[in-house]
Amino acid sequence: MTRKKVKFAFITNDSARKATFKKRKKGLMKKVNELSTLCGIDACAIIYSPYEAQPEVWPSNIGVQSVLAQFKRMPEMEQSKKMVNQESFIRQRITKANEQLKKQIKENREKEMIEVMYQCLTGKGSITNLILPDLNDLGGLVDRTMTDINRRIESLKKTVPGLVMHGLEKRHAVHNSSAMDGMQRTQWFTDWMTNPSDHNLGLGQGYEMTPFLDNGNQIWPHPYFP
Amino acid sequence: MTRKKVKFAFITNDSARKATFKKRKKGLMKKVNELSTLCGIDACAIIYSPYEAQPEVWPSNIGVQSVLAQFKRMPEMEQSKKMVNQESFIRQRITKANEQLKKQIKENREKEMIEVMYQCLTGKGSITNLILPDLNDLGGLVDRTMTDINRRIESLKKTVPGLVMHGLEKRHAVHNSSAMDGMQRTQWFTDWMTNPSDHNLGLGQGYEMTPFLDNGNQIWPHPYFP
DNA sequence: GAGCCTATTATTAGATA
DNA sequence: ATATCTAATAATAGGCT
Repeated sequence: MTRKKVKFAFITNDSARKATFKKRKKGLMKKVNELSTLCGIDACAIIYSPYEAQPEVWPSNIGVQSVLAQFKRMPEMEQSKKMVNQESFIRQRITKANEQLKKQIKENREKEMIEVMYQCLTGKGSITNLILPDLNDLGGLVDRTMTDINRRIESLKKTVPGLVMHGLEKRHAVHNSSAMDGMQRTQWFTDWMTNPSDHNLGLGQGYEMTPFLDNGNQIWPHPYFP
Repeated sequence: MTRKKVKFAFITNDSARKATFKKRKKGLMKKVNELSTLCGIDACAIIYSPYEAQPEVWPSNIGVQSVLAQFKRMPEMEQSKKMVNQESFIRQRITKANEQLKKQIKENREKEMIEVMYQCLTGKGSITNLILPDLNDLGGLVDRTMTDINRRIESLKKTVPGLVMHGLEKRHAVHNSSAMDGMQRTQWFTDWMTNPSDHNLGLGQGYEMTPFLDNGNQIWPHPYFP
């Protein structure tokens, strides 16, 4: 059984789309019901589909009417203040995804450098093979490691006053983690790290706002796109 | 860490309620967005809360207005045809739950009887300790087991023509699984099995429609109950 | 197509920072 | 309050009947 994650795009297969619609509509209704009851708030959902002539609403005709009346009563400006539209919604999600990507890259980089450090320490690798950005990041890692070690040494000295440490005197970091080091880092990496969205993930290219089919084809205009 | 399943009732703790509201509102919006995109249908959600002066809507002011216009345009009768209200929604869920309960009881009963059967076969128990309904169900189980065994014997005879089976001739069931047996079963069990809702799970007692707090207290009228 | 199953993925309650 | 983490619950895609 191969159950791949569904692509977030209009489902092209008719029967699959209908099946998904029924399942998800049911799930959605349940969610609205739960939100309303658990948190004691007013909410309604209205769904139009080609499968039913009538719209399907929750929690009830009257409930919806009352919520709608409240909504219509507000001035236009007020109405749109808290509005979440398709674009800002997706934009938010992309921003979030980018932040997570950035974090992940940072973590991966750290792990990579730790690997390199151990390879050097065990004689399986040499820094002579490294390019500048790698040396930079490795330097930062070594600094932090050394700081940790020094902290540990001081802590041990205090905790065990009579402790004698041969060859474990406080070391000095080979690099300084000052602002200058940051400026020396090669441009490409810092660029990418600080602004990955400028490269190829931003909204600017009109990619994310374009509706796609799950078979990868792009359609325009999307039949149901608002 | 003990994470119990949340009771489906108004959350009394203010901060917990607000936290849940924010999380679930976000989740709900995502669901609406997904339903709309995946299935290519029009849907909107409107949420009023004490935390925001403005209602929060999806997918957008205009999107909602257009869906509302469609909805308002229909005659009252048409509007309510596909309406899902609080009562019918919960009623449906209870029916479903009862069906699953019934199935579960049946399964448990089967397992229990299997246990009894093995205890008897291994000499750790005796049918002399059993009451009538147990004997009835055990009889049914033995019948089915014997049928299975006979089927297996026939199958083996066909597959391995020369096979000699000592003491494995086809047996006869000690009970018959005819309609008469069913009628002999004691009344309480069949009653419970066929109509559990008549006993204590139906809507009739006004239990399910009454709003409760998650601390178990009943409140009336519920401040936000429609 | 409607329902059931279940491997997977998604959501989220509660804890913590 | 806000964010993050994770164990646990819930939703559901794809198969099957």
